[in-house]
Amino acid sequence: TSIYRANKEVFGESEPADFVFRIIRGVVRAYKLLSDGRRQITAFYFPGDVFGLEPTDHYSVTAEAVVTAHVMVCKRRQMLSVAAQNVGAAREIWSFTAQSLAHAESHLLLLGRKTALERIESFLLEMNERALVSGQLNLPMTRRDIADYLGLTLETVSRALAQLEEEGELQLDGPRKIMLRRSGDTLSLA
Amino acid sequence: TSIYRANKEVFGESEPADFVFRIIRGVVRAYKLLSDGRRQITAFYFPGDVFGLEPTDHYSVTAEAVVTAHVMVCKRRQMLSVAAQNVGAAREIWSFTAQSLAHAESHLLLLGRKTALERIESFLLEMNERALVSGQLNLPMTRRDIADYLGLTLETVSRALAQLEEEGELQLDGPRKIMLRRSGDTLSLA
DNA sequence: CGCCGGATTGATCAGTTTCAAGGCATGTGG
DNA sequence: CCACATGCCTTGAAACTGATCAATCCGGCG
Repeated sequence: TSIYRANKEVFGESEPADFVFRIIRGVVRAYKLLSDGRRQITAFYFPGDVFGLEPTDHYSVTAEAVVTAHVMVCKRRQMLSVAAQNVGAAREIWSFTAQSLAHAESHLLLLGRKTALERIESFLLEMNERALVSGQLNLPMTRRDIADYLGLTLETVSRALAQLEEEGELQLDGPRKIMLRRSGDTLSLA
Repeated sequence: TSIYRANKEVFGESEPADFVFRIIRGVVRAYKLLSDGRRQITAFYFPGDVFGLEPTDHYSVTAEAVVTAHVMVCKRRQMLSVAAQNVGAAREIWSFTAQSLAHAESHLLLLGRKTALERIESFLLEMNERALVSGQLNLPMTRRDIADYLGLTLETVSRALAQLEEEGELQLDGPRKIMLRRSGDTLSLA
């Protein structure tokens, strides 16, 4: 296990995929870039999550710590040899990739078809499952990270949160702490 | 192997995932819906492509034929039992899922960060690899399908194609046949 | 204290959507 | 054989959502 401070790169897109990672503590983001710097975050990883798992020889995204992250590191070759002998392990590896795929597919729907407000609502519900600390949503990432995850600008994110607060859907306690009011009611998933 | 006529459903989202499919001829689309009917197509499948491969018990998307499609069908349980005994097969199954994931990640970047014109360009390059018939791009899907794949409206798709034609990037020969002029030049990937 | 990154808020701008009309091909029934 | 309906596509004009540009605020820290 190794430690990455905030904004330190864990691995870069198209680097040789020699290791697989599992989060112990902290949060990691994975993203892709366009040549002019536009960024799309494909996922945030929380404690327990596995990332960097590739059947090909190169990573398909860049991974960076959002906040100080403790990460379990495993040699890819070692993991593959275990999988070659253990059917259950092989199946588990496949499942991790399939979970990532399922998440990506839902996110395609969000990016392709939801409005700014709907994106924020979906995001809050997702984070509510993962970053809940003593009944309060504790966001580890900046507005820019949220924006790059949701395909918006940081201003739009800020405004949407302000609007939801005004409507009484949530309460902001500083920019990083949020209390949701009626999770799953008006904040509809679909 | 079985045959599906245009617009016939192969399987529905959240149905039990009892079968795995491989395209022999024709084209299939996979998509997700919002409750109000907004649709996001996650992928088009062409001859040789595998779809409906899930480690969970239910499909995560709906699949429909775009045009008459000949499809090889395989019982999921049978495939799993082969994979349980054959390491190579298990690895191949994992690879299919990982390929879908890689495609989805690229598409997240497209939906989250590219302009309408860039989306169309990326789409044409993608189709140029897959639907090329005698040096000419042969689109099997409607403008609405393209729009729902790219997170746009069909009008925007139509206008973007018209603009690219005006700029001499391509030549339309009816709405479904396209000749690209300088693939990979101005039509930049990144 | 003053700086700096992050966040909020306001005003304007622009790309895309929406609404609407018309064209073109195909197919069907009189 | 032609009239007409239908589905798909194109094109135009107006409306709107979210982006851009800009100013200010806030909290932590050197």
